[in-house]
Amino acid sequence: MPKIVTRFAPSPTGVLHIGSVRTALFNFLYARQHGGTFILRIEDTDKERSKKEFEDNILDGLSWLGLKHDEFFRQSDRGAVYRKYLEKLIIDGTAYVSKEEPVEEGKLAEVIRFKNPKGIVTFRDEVRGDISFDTTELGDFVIAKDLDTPLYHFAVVADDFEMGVTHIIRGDDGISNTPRQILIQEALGAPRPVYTHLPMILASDKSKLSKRHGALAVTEYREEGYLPEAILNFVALMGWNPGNDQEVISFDEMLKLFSFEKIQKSGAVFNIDKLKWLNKHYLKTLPSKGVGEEILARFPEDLRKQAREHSEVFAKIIPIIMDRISAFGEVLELVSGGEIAYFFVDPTYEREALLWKDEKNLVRAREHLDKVYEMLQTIPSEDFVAVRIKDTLWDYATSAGRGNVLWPLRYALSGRDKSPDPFFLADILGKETTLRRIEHARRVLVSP
RNA sequence: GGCCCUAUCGUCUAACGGUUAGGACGGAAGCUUCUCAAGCUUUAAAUCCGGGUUCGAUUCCCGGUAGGGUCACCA
Repeated sequence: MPKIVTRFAPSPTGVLHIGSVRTALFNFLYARQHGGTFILRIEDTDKERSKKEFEDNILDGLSWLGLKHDEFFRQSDRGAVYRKYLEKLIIDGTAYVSKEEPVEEGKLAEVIRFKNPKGIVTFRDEVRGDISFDTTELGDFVIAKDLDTPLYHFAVVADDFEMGVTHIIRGDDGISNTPRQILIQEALGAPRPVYTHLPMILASDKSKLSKRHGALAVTEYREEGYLPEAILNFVALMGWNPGNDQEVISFDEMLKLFSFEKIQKSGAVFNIDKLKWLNKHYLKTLPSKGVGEEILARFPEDLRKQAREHSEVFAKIIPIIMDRISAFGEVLELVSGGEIAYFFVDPTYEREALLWKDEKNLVRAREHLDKVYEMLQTIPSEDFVAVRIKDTLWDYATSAGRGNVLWPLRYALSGRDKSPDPFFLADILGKETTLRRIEHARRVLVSP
């Protein structure tokens, strides 16, 4: 049995996006699964459009995701190979130097064309079955500008042959390209690899995913605080399924379960909500110590300083932050909305905000706060924890009306319509701060 | 336009001739200490249309329709 060789062959004319990630993943998975080789090949034969920064972005993204290649090639380094095969085709008579009438600016007077045998080409695609094309209409297509500047189709075929690629897994926009590549292959005497064309990943309007339509570089997802596990899990589920209802799939499980048979035929719309959901899931599996630094890194400067000063408070609020975000990038939004600042700085608010729903009675609200204050005072500082606080206040709150008691208390502590529950807040704030804030709210209620 | 590919809830998908058409995201409702988040429970929601084949079609065949891909001296 020949060794399995797959390749991911991006052109460095754009960043590594979600669609390419999935292609890379499937190539990687298939190679690993069969003890084969996964090749990364940079297809930069177009010198005009290829950019080093894009190549760097692709390499960066792939390594972040853990899709490590076994071999690396860059087409611009392989001129000799293409020249060798080009010369062979010309000698064989399956390609020829063609004199051209340059009708357009920039067109050459001489190019190398493939001598098209013009017949029906049928190939098997692992997801779609047999596909046939009449190659007549392709004509004698150009395969190189000259011996030293091969074009895409030729370079691909020459490389796949040289590198012993056994399986070509790529996007289904490659389907129409396959017949002409097979023609070149046959002229070269190269074996035909197994073709697997993946359905496209689409934008929400079902158009091809593009920068316009929210296609981000994976490196941007990294910046937004998404986890590699989530990205990989997510892209794997677009156009593939494990054969059961499982949605959360670890890398190891993917390695076990991946197969061409379970690849979908039709395009898949990119669904950011599902990505967020998956990411949130993986976020929860993170060990808590590393998480704190990630969060801190997303804090604005002043808040970061406060958090460092009150490190024990910060440690306690990590879980409430984690419950409220689906990616670390949302931390900034959360805290700049004021969600966190009140843990460190006493809040300010309007008097009316302290009143629960249709409660109009300032005096009664103040009485509730007085009572709460009184009861909390009886708890020793060292026992000032959520369960104890709740036990202390619960019966009173229940008899007086929970909303009437708990809302003003919670508001006094947070200064916000939305926040974690008051027992938890009091616990984190500590006895001293809690009492001070209640006292402050009391004064707000009675002041003119 | 030619050629090629595709078609199940809004979205990702399961059901490889016989299911009350299943799951997930999102939505709605409810529960869980007042609000929020998280969690849990419940719920609405789909086989593109028309012909065949068959005792029986989401599934097989044909035709429409719709969407996508591709037709470079780009990749």
